[in-house]
Amino acid sequence: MAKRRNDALPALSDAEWKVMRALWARHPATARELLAALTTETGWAYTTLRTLLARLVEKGAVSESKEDGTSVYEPLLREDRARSTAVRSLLERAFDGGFGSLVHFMLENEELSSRDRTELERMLLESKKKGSRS
Amino acid sequence: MAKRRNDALPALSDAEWKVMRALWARHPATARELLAALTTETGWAYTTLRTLLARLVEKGAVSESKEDGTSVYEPLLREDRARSTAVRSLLERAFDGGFGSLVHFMLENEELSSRDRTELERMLLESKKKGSRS
DNA sequence: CCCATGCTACTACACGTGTAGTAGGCGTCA
DNA sequence: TGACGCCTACTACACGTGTAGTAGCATGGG
Repeated sequence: MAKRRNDALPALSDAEWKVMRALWARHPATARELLAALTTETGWAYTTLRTLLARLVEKGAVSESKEDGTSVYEPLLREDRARSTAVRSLLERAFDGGFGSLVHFMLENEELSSRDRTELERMLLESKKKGSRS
Repeated sequence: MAKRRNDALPALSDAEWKVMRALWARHPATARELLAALTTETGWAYTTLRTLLARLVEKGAVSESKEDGTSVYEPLLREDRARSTAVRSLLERAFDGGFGSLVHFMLENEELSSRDRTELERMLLESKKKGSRS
C-alpha cells in the first residue's frame, strides 16, 4: 500500500480554520499562546480553544506533545492542503465540480466587486508573464 | 436604511445545495419531480427531500405553493447569489477574505490539476478577449 | 503547610444537518 | 365502501460544531 496520500483529508469547520490559521502563523505554540493570538478575533474561553485543539488532534490536523506537562501544538495539516480541500469542496457543492465555472463566475458576477475582478485579471497576467512557474 | 440587500443570505448545506441545483435546473417542480431528478445522485427517501425542502422554505431560499393540494416549489434564491455567498465564505475561511490569494493559490498549487489551471487560463484569455462584458 | 493559579481531562448542551419514520387525510378503482 | 396509494404535517435521532463548565492535580508564594 505505501503512500495513500489522500487518506481522508480532514475538512475543517469554521472555528477550526481560525485555530489552524493561528497555528500556521506561529508554531509550535501552546494553547495560551494561541488564545492570545485569537482572543480579539474570537473572544473564546481557554477551554473552548482546548476543545477545538483536541478535535483537530483527533482529526489528525494538529499534533500535540507534552512539554513539561503542558501541551504544545504543531500543525500537521499544511495550509495549502487545507485550502485545496476547501476549494474542491466548494467546486463540488456549487460549481459542478468544475474549475472553469468558478472562474467564469468570478469573472462574470457582479457581486464580486470589480476591484476583485481587476485583481484577478492582474494576477493572471502576472502569472502568464512569469511562465508556468518552477 | 432602505435596501439592506445583504439581509441574511442563507448559507446552504451540502444536501440543500443538491436540492437547489435540481430546482434551478427545472422549476417549478413538485417534490416527486425533484426526487426523480435527484434519486440516482442521492438515493433519498421522499420524506428526506421534503424535510430539506421545508428547511429551504424556512430559510427563504425556496417558495412553496399549494397547487391542488400538492406542494409546488420554486427557487427564490438565485444561483449566482448562492454561489457568491459560498465563494465569499470560502474566502473568509481560508483565503484571508482576499480574492487575490485564492487566485494565487489556484495558479500556484499543484493539487489543482494542471488541466484545471489550463482551463483557468483559457477562460481568462477568453474573458479578456470579449472585453469586460456588457 | 495551605491556598491561589494554571493546566489537563472530562462533560455539557443547544443548534444545524443528514436522513428518515409515522399518522392521518383524500381520491379512486374494484 | 373499503383498501391502495399518494400527499401533508409532525416527529426522531445521531453526529458535527460552537461554546463552554467542572473536577482534580501540580506548583510556587506566603
